[in-house]
Amino acid sequence: MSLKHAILTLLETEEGSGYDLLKRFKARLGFFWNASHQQIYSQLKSLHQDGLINCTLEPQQGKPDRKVYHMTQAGHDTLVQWLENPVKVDKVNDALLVKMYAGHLIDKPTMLAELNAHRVIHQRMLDTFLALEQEFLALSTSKQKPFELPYLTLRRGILGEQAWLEWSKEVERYLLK
Amino acid sequence: MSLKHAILTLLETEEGSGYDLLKRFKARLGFFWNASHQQIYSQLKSLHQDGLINCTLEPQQGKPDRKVYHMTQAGHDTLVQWLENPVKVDKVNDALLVKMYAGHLIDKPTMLAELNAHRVIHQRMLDTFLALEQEFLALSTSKQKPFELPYLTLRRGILGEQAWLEWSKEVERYLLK
DNA sequence: AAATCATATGCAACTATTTGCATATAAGAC
DNA sequence: GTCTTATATGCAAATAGTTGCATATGATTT
Repeated sequence: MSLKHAILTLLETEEGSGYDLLKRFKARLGFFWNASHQQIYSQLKSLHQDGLINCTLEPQQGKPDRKVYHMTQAGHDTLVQWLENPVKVDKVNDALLVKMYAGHLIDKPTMLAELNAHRVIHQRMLDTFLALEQEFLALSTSKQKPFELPYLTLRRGILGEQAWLEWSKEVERYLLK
Repeated sequence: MSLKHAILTLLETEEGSGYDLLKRFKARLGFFWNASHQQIYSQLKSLHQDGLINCTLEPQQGKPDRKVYHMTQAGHDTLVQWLENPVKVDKVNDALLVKMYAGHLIDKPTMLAELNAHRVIHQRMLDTFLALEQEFLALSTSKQKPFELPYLTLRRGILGEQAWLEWSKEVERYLLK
């Protein structure tokens, strides 16, 4: 499983509560790993039970206590071990393509409408990524250093979305033909 | 769920056994939907229970009976209804990118080795797709017609793999720097 | 005043997928 | 002769992820 390892990765550099991690997930890993708050909370519980993370309670007034998690040595070791062993190639299960494959069963306008809905989402993601890229590129070379690896993952997002949008243009050309 | 709909799509044009569907899956939907034989058999069972497909037994000698499934009207209706309603944008959960994000914890040669292992797989997939594309393009325009939609899904595979490989070159340039 | 959003956590039920096991034959490779 | 591949099916257990529900407060928006 990688959700646990993704959480350990985020906790490696900075401790945090489930809610913190949820936000960090969206901001930092959101374009190549998706996790709901339910999943994050339940995985934190399981990581805690396995002794890979610690937990301290921070009482707050008016709100539920914050449970702040931090890495243990065992957690660190587990993460490094995972990093050193190969992972599988990402599996694709794309329902839109199943639909396109069966597209002869529906009319073109319906297909086009759905394609456009997806395009809006992909375009929005690309715009977000390009904005983040500009932020990175605006930094001085020395300030870029610590963000070079995250930047490479961002590049994956950019190239991936650009390829998707290019493909959608091809499809549109065909559907409008 | 879309595995059921993917199976219905394949049965829509041609009846088949679980084993047939497994092979068709790999050959036709394999680059945008992955399913194990266990999953296919259990989904066929469930589709049958729901009355979306029928089943006839074909006795064979020396081998287990083939269970040949075919579409029912209810199955067809369910498929069309699914096609007419929007699906969600494909979710990405890519462990390699989690790893790259945490790459400061391992050495570059380890990272490079894994990247190369992935590249071999992606390159092989691209080669397969390009060969399939050549087969399609070699057909006369009239013979291409019935395969135009599957061809578009193939194009998604090609553009996606090319983008992946392009990205991997960027990463390599960084890691060798 | 009411509605929504952000903070903060979690359970329960369901659906989806993976991993390991299990069986049985025939054909072809080494 | 043994090993692998292809044919043909499936169960069981575990892990992964989704959907719906539940609670409670403070701040901002309409």
